[in-house]
Amino acid sequence: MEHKDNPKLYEIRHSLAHVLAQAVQKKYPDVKLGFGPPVETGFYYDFDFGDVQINEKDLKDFTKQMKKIINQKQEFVRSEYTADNVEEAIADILPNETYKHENIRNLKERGVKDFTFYQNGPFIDLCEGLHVAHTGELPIKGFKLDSIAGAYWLGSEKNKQLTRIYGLAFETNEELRSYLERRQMAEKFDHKKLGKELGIFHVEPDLVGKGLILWLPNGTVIRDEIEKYAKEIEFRYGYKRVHTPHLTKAELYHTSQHLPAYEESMYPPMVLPDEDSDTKYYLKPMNCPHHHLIYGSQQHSYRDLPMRLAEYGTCYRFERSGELSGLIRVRCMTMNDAHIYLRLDQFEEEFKRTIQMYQELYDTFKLSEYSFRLSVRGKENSEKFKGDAAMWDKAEKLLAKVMDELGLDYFVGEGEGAFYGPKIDIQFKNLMGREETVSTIQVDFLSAQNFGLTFINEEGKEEVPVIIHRAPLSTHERFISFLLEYYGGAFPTWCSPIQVSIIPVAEDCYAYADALAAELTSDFMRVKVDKSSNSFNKKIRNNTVQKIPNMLIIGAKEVEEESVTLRRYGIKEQEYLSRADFIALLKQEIADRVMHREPMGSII
RNA sequence: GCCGAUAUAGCUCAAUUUGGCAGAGCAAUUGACUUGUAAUCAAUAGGUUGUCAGUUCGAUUCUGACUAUCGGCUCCA
Repeated sequence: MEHKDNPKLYEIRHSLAHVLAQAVQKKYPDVKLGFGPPVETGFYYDFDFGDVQINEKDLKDFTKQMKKIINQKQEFVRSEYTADNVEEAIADILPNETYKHENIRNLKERGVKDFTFYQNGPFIDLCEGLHVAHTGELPIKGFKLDSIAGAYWLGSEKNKQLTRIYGLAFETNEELRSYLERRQMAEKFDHKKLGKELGIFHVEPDLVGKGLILWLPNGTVIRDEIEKYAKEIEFRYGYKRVHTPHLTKAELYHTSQHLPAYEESMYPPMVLPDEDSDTKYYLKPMNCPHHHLIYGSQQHSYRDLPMRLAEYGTCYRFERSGELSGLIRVRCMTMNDAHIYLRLDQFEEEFKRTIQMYQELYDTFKLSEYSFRLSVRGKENSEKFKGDAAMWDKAEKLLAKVMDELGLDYFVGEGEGAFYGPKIDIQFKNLMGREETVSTIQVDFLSAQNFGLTFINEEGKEEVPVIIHRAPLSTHERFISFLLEYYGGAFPTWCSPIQVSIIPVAEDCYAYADALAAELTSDFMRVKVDKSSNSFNKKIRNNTVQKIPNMLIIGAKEVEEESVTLRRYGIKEQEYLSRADFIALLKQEIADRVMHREPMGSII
């Protein structure tokens, strides 16, 4: 969070971080301080507790102490130093705060000239501010220490891991309570919970493995419908479909430079013993190298470009155990992948077409809350990014230019690029507020070189194509996790596992209901007749809880008049229409992929 | 992988504080009821309390290790 967003709240959160640090110091005087900034929902402070282990019981003690400090109305006093005298000052004021010392050195290296300290009560911290006037201004019922987590110093795994204490903080108790309520609500619509309730997916860690999803019949319907839609739209946009194996020899990934760069994200190889040397096979972590070989298998004229190769390709990545999360991060994923091989002068137009296709897809799914991230090289660990600097400059500028021309707002994500080039990532937030990349478009000047890919230009000479990697619908796994949450499990008719549930009022309506079901089935609609011995009310309830988009009530009247009463999920008004009209209506609705309800979006 | 929390029936949760035969609702099964817009009644079944050790006459409860899940860090679609 930044000061300009909401100065008062920023100061409250920032000051609470200092109060937390003071409370922690009171109980553990030897603790060393890291950073303690305000964030989206409150604040955190990083501590080095040495050998002491902190648990949630400590949070209660810290909270009590924080309240005491607030009641003491300690004044925040600012003192200023320059780059010349700050190190002397801190050696005197905070002799043991080694992380603060390191921070000052880093800031000076970056050219920072002015340094400030803030003191309240016995606590003093290097900090640029700003703060409330005194601790009495802090909302004693507006904050709550939330959780403990490990966090690496300066965000690097190579550094020591500090203990981070997260606090929630708002201006009033009402706002805090409302946030907690929203969080509870979000838990209700968590895709893992809905996935279980609606029979979408299942995981069997002991027998299959963690992060390896078993898709149940209902979930598979959703996957298949999305895939069918993707194939239609890609057909219209001129894509050709390909299929590639899940396994490949190690040599492919030497050519592509995945090895050794990407090796730690890959499953270890299968080794086939051979007389001279062993042959190693890897499960593919990406589809691109295979597609490049397909492009390279034939000679191409400049007239053939852009060439668009698409595959819903299944990939395997050995994500570290702590990184796995429901369907959002898995170890086996099926990607809405395609690679576009084109001439540089075609880039702008093709990029625009691609964005246009993304928007068409998002409109269908009614996804509107996302942001574009231009993901570029990072200054740090530059060894991660392959290829020369000139190439990266060119690619990064090209993406920025096209985004500007399209008038699309974006923010820059340093160090977020792929190893072979920069990309536009499309970021969504899940219900719990966690941001994830869903779609991506990447520019790649490197792979065509690595694979020796060419086309013959107007002058009859070989030229190297540019490659766009794109995945608008992400992976089935991640995309469906977002749909589940955004829709609260209630899918539109076209991709709903069961599209129509027929509820006969009495047994003498069964024949009509069965005939209707048979007719719908012959039109490829997914339909069931609820013949359970439940009461009518219970049937309504069961089918509603299962979030079935269309319920048909069939009683004596409907049988007699060859009609149906349509009750749609989440819509109060029922429709009474003829059987023929209903079938026509629903067929059209499915064909057009109509969505009646607005998705929730992120609620935190 | 690291930090913290959690693990009881298919699901949601009790009991364990002080070690002594593990309990409810929903779901399931069976029977009765055939119902006009969100829970009909009754009966039955369902558990090596995540796994493996240790302490103990006795462990679901105490100790330790492991595994998995959740929230973070790092990594990423």
